[in-house]
Amino acid sequence: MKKISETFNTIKQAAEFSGLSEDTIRYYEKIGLLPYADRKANGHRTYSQYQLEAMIFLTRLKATGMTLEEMKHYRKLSEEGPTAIPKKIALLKKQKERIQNEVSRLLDTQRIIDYKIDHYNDILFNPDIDDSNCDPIE
Amino acid sequence: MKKISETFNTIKQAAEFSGLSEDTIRYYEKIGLLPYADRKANGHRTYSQYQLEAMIFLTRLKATGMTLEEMKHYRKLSEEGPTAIPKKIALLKKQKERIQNEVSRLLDTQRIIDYKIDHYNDILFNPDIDDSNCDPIE
DNA sequence: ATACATCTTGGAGTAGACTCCAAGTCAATG
DNA sequence: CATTGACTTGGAGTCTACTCCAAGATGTAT
Repeated sequence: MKKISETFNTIKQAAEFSGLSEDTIRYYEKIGLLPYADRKANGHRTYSQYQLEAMIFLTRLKATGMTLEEMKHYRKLSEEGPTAIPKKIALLKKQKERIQNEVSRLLDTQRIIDYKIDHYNDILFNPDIDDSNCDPIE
Repeated sequence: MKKISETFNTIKQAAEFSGLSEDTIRYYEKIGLLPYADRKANGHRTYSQYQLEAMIFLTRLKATGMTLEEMKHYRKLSEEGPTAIPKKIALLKKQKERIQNEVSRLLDTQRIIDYKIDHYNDILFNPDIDDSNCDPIE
């Protein structure tokens, strides 16, 4: 039932695939955010498809505002095996909530921007309006 | 037609209202992101309601991922007066688009998290599943 | 008058997340 | 066999956005 990918990639390919830079990948390994990568005979890193997906997942978590420390914590739980699954679920739910808040805030801001755009358009097409003191960022 | 607020606030109150720290407010003034604040006779800064709103607007722009430099640029346009309004509209639209992308990405990530939560729940309530190699963040 | 709080200034220090570099290894190509 | 290119390492440097500090001025309460 195991599915282990047989294609192995260089750090360059990993960078291309994940969107991380080679330096960043090495850096993540250095700080323990990515596991120590297997090396070829000559010492070069190799990555399986499976590890590439882990990188993608990391970039996604990061995109939600998770810090590297938090991601490390998550990874640590993964190492604990199945007993840590409830903790991981809790963490994921917390993160989901954070994203929800973030989205709300963004939509909120978008509304404010819309309001401002409208407002500026009013000024442009209706030069009578004098509100030189109404725009809270002059 | 002008509406100028008559209540003036200390930096402490400005911090409370805006959510920025006092240090951050001074810092923003120092780098030219906030205009040089009026001082009382003793040199202490004062802020009108109107300036407080400007701070709130800044925090909102910041929350959308704008850098301080970009916000400075926006403020500079405001100083140019009405002729810069089209530029400001363009900037706001660009930022709105960025927010839209950000929201899409977040919702995307939320879906991935949901998928993962489901997946872990499956494992918890269905211990037969062996996927020790299927979770791309071991 | 003395203590305390609240502010001022310039400048130094910090945290997080990279990003770059020098010196070296190894494999393939001309 | 010399060069080129892709990689390795440890460590230093950079950027952003704060955050903290020391020394000093002023205002208010006891």
